[in-house]
Amino acid sequence: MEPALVEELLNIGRLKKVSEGGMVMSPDGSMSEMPIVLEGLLKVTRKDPDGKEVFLYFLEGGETCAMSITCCIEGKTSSFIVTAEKDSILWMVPMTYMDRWVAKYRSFRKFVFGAYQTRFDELLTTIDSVVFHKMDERLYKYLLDTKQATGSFEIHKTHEQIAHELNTSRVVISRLLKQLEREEKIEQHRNLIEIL
Amino acid sequence: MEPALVEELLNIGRLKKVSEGGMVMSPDGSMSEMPIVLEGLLKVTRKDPDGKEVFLYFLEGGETCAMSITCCIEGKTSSFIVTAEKDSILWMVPMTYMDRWVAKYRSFRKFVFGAYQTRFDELLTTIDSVVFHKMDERLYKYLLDTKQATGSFEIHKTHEQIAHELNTSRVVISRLLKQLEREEKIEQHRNLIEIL
DNA sequence: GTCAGTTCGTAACAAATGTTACATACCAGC
DNA sequence: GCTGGTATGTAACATTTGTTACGAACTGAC
Repeated sequence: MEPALVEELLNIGRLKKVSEGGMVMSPDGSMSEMPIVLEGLLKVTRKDPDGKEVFLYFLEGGETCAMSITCCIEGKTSSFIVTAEKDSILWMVPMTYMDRWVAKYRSFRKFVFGAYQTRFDELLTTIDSVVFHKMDERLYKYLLDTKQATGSFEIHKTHEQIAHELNTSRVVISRLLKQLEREEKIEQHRNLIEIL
Repeated sequence: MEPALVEELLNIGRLKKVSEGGMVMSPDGSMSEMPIVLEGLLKVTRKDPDGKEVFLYFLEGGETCAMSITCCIEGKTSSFIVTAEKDSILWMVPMTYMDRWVAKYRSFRKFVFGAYQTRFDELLTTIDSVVFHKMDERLYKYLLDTKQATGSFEIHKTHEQIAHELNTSRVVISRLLKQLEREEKIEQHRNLIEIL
């Protein structure tokens, strides 16, 4: 990035810490800042009017939430939720500078368009997963994604939580996890799934 | 739009006509131009390695394909297809000017970010449709979307074609269309569905 | 230790969707 | 008219997913 851009970013943004489980962006509250992930892990989820949810993707260090950009620009409140999957440190940049910086800095354009590209791809992958694959494959992909994002082979979640993120029921997840265990792709313990 | 931008657009772009059913963007061929729809209707579809498809959304007059932008910038070939749903007239703009114009023209930034916003919303709506709703509702939404985009109450498609766009089988669509007919939401004729 | 709350396993059943098979209707060309 | 190809209707069945119900195993507070 251009040194001038870095300086502006540092001068104008502010640090924000979110602890695990904390809300970064709620469905109704319109954001006026764009979050850049410095450390930790955020989770982006789609929410339905009657409380149902689907996991969309993770935001890792160095990434930003493309949706919050468009969301802020338009002033609309799209129905999705960003929460902290791990304790995270964010750099919050007021949206009012967006247009200015996009015009001024080539590297900022690259950053923003890159974010869009990545998010588009993730959404398309999500659609693939939901439309073309059955629940067992969707579940396994979810486990692998989580492993990838957290960098750990251990996933500390209950069947109920996973069911919620995939918009299905606990019983279904238990059934399929048992199957994955029989196929020796995972091992199960209480509140913990281990990827093999 | 700024007059200077309009002039550049007119000088640098070229006209392209596509007739109904024609391919605008194929999954492998990497695009070097960004298509702006002047007249007609384009259809954007996601394609799976083994030939399965899902309808994503339509592009109407004045709109552009956000995905082709990011796709070109990165030089990647995302797997989606753009075809002409009706005879269409496009204005093709070389991607090499993108960065320059985004930096230079405020209204171009608005245009591009607006395109992203709209497409993001459409993809999210698609995800909602697929994850939260059953096939009957998905089908009805598809019919209404098509009516909206074409501006006509008559949809000239076979059950087979619709099944393909929703990634299901002809028999399922026939079943559900019959149901919609009983509910007096549509009327059916050969190769033609009429929305009531 | 007991107890309440949570998590997980499993069975039995219901509903939605996918598959196969075949009959019927329609249309275009001859 | 007849004929072959296409589009639709419908039944019977398989598979996948969702639901309800209940028991067993674990956990933490007391």
